[in-house]
Amino acid sequence: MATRSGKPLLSRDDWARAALRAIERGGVKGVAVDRLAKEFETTRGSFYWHFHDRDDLIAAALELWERENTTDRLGVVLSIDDPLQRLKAVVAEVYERPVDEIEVTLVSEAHEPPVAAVFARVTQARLDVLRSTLVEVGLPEAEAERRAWLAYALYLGHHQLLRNPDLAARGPASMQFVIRLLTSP
Amino acid sequence: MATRSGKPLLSRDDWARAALRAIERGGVKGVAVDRLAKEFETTRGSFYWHFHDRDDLIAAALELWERENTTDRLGVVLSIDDPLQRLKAVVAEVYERPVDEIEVTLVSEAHEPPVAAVFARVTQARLDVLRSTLVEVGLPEAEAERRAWLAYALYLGHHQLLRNPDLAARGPASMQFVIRLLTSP
DNA sequence: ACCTGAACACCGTTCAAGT
DNA sequence: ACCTGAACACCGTTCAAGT
Repeated sequence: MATRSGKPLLSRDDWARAALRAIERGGVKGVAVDRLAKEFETTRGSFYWHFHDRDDLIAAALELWERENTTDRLGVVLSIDDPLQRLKAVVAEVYERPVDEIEVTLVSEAHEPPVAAVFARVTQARLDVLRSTLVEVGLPEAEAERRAWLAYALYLGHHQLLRNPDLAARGPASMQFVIRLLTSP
Repeated sequence: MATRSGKPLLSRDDWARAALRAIERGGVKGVAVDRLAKEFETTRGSFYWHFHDRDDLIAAALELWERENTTDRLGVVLSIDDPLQRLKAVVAEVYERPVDEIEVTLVSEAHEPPVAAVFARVTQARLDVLRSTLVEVGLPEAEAERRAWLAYALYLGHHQLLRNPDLAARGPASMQFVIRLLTSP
């Protein structure tokens, strides 16, 4: 019953994983249904049995990353008991971790329609971790929320500046400064 | 000698202005040589007499904006004598000004190759204004540079968060807080 | 259930040929 | 100097037809 003589049938997941690799290499704009179909030695038409359109594919790819990546990473950080240590770990993640290519896409192409939803969910989760940690450190709820937003905006802008070679030379702001900013009364 | 019977000859500038309007409406990805040619009732081929390629067109469009916009705006701010007042004016520009569509493109598509150069120049100019103002306010040079970077990263991230409807609800950080952050000893 | 093949529209780029 | 027209490649999307 397989029409792909000799080749295995393709699932939605196969396409999504191939798209995720394409995003890794060239961002969202590097995802071309046509090229993926050629790689699979199949037709573009067959793609449209599995997905409604290209945006659908990109969303599926990023959700794959979201499931396998974000939740796990946050879990590790959350397992730290002392809230101040946890806060330092969060900030260190941002300033020291070698940068994940998908993360870069998520930040720098966050405005692309198929990326926006995943970006929002990941960001909400991270803001929540920041806020609750700041509350444990001793800040009132409202102030914690405000500083979490501040810290996350800082993270986003920091990485955007660093991505531009002409600007990277002027940065970055030191990590200690950010910690002080977050925890000062 | 005009081959465009009845129609005026097109200049590089005509194309660049049309492209700038297209960016205003739909960002960099909204610029299509094909569509512009149709609007001008000419052929795509004629476009390539004026420009090397599409990126060339986009760069020209943004440079138009850069000349007519950035330098002027910075000039107004720089004319304020008192450095603390000037600093407040700069921050107010960011947090209160109705958002210019081209500015949004500059920030959210800063990583697109034809945008990167303009983004870098505009950012350098703004960082310089911030730093020199902070020095006048009384900070040492190195600390001023660090805080200028911090403030600008904050600006970029702030706007990126605000652009996402799901996230806009949680912000924004108050302007007073940022001023305090910049000027505290 | 899953795929093929052909069609259509849209777009970037090149280039010989026109005026 | 500036433009036309045709060609080519690449891509997204649809859909009737196949197995």
